[in-house]
Amino acid sequence: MTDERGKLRSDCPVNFGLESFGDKWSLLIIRDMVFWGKKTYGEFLGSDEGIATNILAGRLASLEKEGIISKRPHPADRRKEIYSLTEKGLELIPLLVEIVAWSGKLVEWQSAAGTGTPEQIRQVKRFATTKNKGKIIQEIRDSVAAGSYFFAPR
Amino acid sequence: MTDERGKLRSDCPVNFGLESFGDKWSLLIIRDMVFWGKKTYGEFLGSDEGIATNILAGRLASLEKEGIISKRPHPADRRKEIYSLTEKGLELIPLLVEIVAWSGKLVEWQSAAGTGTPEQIRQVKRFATTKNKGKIIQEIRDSVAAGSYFFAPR
DNA sequence: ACATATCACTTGTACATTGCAAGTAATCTT
DNA sequence: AAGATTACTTGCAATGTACAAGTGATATGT
Repeated sequence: MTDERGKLRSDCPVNFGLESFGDKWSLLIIRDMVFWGKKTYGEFLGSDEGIATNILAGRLASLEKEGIISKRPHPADRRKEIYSLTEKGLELIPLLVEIVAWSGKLVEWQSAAGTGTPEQIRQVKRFATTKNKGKIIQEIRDSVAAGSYFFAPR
Repeated sequence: MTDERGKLRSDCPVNFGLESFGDKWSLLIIRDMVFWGKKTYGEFLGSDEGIATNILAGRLASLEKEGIISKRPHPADRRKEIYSLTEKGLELIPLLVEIVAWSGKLVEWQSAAGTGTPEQIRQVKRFATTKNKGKIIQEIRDSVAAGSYFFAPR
């Protein structure tokens, strides 16, 4: 999966993207970094979807190999690594916004979305209805650069 | 995979989207419908990536169950089914455009993209550099509505 | 009309990936 | 120094994917 460079199934740009991040977990890890400001292995493990430890380690390694994320040692705790998005990874933000917007338009999602905070639900609806996604994307980029949680009350 | 409604891993809209179309093949089938005007099982089978017959049948069934595509009998040949995108499926076009744009920006893709026609490569670069994706999305929608091939020389 | 080809699948079986439980080495805390 | 925490790895069972070969319905060619 998300295999070694050099043996692509095809050179279609859609396929190229899917081979980079189109598995069950990669975009959820990126989501955690983008919207929740998560940065360490332990934080990723805590997500609602419950990723297994070996799968998480594998995905982090492959995202790093593809240049979507990078890691560096934690300055204060040498057991930890700090993962962050490269520019290539930050450029996936528009994609995440489109996925959120797509889901946000559907009644199927709306009826399942009981547990979000009001601010989260408000933002999802905003993503789904805005004319100008550029503004949203910039806000998210700023929030990531600040290392903070996107849904923080302003 | 792309499992039965009701047992979502979480109610996050990113996860919701990924559970609907986030497997290895669904978006490639949708790509074939959107950019290449493909409509039948046999046409999907012919794609460069080489999907297996049982996997294709399974994905078509699950996309249909999720309301992303629908099928109707071919009017002239009763062996065939005609698959088409529902409105919910058409709303995935912006997502495809973002994937193409992401890949199109990368030198890794550019160096692998030998086999495309000049028109295809021109469009990928356009997706990657445009300020106004809305215009592109509308053009694609029109091309799908016309049942035609998006990269046709104008 | 009959034989052959085509189409949209299904079935069987090998192979690969995923997921769970448990373990490990390094570092931190007390 | 002892125990806790962190980021992983390992082994194995369950699940999913891929290939090859079929099947039944419809179409085509003679």
